[in-house]
Amino acid sequence: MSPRAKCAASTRDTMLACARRRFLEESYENVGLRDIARDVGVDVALVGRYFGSKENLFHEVLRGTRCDWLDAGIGAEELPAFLAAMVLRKEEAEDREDLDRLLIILRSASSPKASELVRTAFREDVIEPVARLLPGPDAELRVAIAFSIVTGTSVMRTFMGVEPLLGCEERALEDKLARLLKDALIGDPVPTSG
Amino acid sequence: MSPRAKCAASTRDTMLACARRRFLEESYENVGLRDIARDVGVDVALVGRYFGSKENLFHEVLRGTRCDWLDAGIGAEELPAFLAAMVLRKEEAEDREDLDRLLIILRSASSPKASELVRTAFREDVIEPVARLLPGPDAELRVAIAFSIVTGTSVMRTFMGVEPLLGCEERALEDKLARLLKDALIGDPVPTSG
DNA sequence: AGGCTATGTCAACGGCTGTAGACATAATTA
DNA sequence: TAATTATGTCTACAGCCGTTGACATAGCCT
Repeated sequence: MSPRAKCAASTRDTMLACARRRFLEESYENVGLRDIARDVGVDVALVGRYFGSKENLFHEVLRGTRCDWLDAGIGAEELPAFLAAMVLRKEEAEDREDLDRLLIILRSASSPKASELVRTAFREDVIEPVARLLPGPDAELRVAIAFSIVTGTSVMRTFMGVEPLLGCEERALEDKLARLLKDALIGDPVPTSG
Repeated sequence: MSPRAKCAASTRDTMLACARRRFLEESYENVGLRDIARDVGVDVALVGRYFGSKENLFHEVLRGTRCDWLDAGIGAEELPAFLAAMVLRKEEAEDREDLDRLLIILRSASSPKASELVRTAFREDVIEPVARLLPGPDAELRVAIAFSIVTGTSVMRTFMGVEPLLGCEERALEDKLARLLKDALIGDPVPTSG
């Protein structure tokens, strides 16, 4: 409790924060432990010692902040607009954490060492909690389709920098996304238009 | 013209094919030149010699097969159903090439060395040709939104292995995707529901 | 003060990567 | 047959990576 000149828990938290920022901008392989250590101002060996392995550090980053879909008290009705706003979040948005975790997951989706972790994180932290907000037996399928839209738009904007999605009128894009998400989440699962 | 016992152009093509298959399943960094060389049954130095650098090999893989959106004679009306079918392609589909190129692009979207290449490839090979099939001034924006759906669904299915998207009734998913894509491509850009 | 523990640094290892140059062999050509 | 070119192999080099063990220093406790 009495704070040492340098508190281990504090630097460990700093490591987690810096690692989080790195994993948000680069994929698992492209983030080096030396990069994180340099951000913290510390030797590489220390991060290795505190977290055992890079894989475990990534695991703790993923599990660090829990999702608060349910804490926010979102209902099925508000979900489309909420997700659309999350995708187009301005900086300093209060739901930054949720999109950040999704982006971290997506960044390392193709990393063999991390693929197992990101898959379960996505399922347990995103699909299942959100599906619990929806009625119906195929809630998970509809949520998966909705998050395909969220994921795709985020990838296009953040990773690929597709210009028409970045430079367009944000309000129009947000409305369009909300409409698509509403159709994905609430619309009939099978059109049967014939 | 007279074929040597071992034709250089032939092995070069084999290298391209093997590289293509590798880049389809792993990201840029996770594909080693030695992996490709082993697939071909050849030494690493040879692929280095034929293609100069790994980055150039990746470039040639991306530019290898041109997209044939226009050759297929797809019209704006058929585009939603066509894209939905492409996402859910069965093996041996004839439009395998187009989805493959998209998946290669997405695999390496977060690879610093390849990000520049994949961005321009996505813009020039996907967004722009498809946008040319659509009327209206904001065609590129609508195409970008539509390909957010295509991209997201492909990432969910191929990279993340999200189960409800893989094990569900394919016909229902295809119809739902087609409906979403139609709304994204042809629906009003701005709802203005008030 | 003296011992002890927490906190962190330093040096190095083995492994893998892309790349480059020297070398070997087979096929063509003069 | 002799020379030359095409095709491919072998060796090796820096560089980065995650990981490990030995060492240093500062703070706490008795």
